Amino acid sequence: MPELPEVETIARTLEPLIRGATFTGARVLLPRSLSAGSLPLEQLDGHPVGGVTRRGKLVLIALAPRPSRLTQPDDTSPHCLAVHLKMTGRLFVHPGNAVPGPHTRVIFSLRAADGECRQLFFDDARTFGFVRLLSPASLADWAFWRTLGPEPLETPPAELARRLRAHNRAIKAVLLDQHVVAGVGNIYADEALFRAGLDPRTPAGHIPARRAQSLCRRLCEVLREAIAQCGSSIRDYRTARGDAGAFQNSFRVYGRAGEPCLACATPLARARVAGRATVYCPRCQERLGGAE
DNA sequence: TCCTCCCTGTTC
DNA sequence: GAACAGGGAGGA
Repeated sequence: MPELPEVETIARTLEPLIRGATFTGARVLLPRSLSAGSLPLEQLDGHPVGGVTRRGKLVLIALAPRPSRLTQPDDTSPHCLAVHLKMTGRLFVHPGNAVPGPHTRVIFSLRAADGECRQLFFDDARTFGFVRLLSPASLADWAFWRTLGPEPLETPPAELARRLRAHNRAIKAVLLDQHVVAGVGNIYADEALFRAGLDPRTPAGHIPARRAQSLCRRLCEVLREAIAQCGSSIRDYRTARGDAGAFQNSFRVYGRAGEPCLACATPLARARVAGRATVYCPRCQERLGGAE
């Protein structure tokens, strides 16, 4: 369940392992793991890795131009490789002779700057994730990309709050909506709402502007703390180095239904909001507006 | 605006 | 052997 802090950690740990290496091939072991809108992966060949970044929950492997081509890259040339890990996706760098595991879906071959051959494995047990090779043109055509909301850590709280309050759905549903704000998933939505003292079912439009801004600050606070701890490892998530994150030890509500609230000792309640398991403190988290 | 589906490993 | 985990697409 990589969310923003986990994907950020994966990008940061993956980059030094593959930056400067050149793609020499790709093998798709499970066809549905390659997005339907992807350029053919053969077009990767010869492109060096320029860097690894993140946008929302997407890992973006930037491609540098092929060094020895006379033709200039244009709008339809491969530009970046996007990877959505969804629930159980992982990216690991292995030696050139490593054999795929039972959940390996796509294998990228790379030649490192030192001449060594490496393989980048995209593993994904539940096969929800995907890889997608994009040109500047196909990136601009990708509806998901075009409509992705702003990065919470790079957006002023007042602007984020304005976006949240423009909807009347439950605030948790709005936080999870990637069109409103990018990168927030079930864990950090619950944690931010607890810190802000807001009931997850509160209609977003009923939250006063100041409280909505406070929520956005709490959200950024919990995201930064989680990044500092290399994310949260619940089940499958690992950094690109194979290490677990540590922020799962700092959860105040997520996964703690029935346990005492850390602030008031009231047993934490469980609900289903926006189709997602939701944990909250019925005493500390205030429900504003709307019917009971 | 909400629900269902996709998918499979893990837990009860 | 059923329930559960959940991001995003698509449909009611």
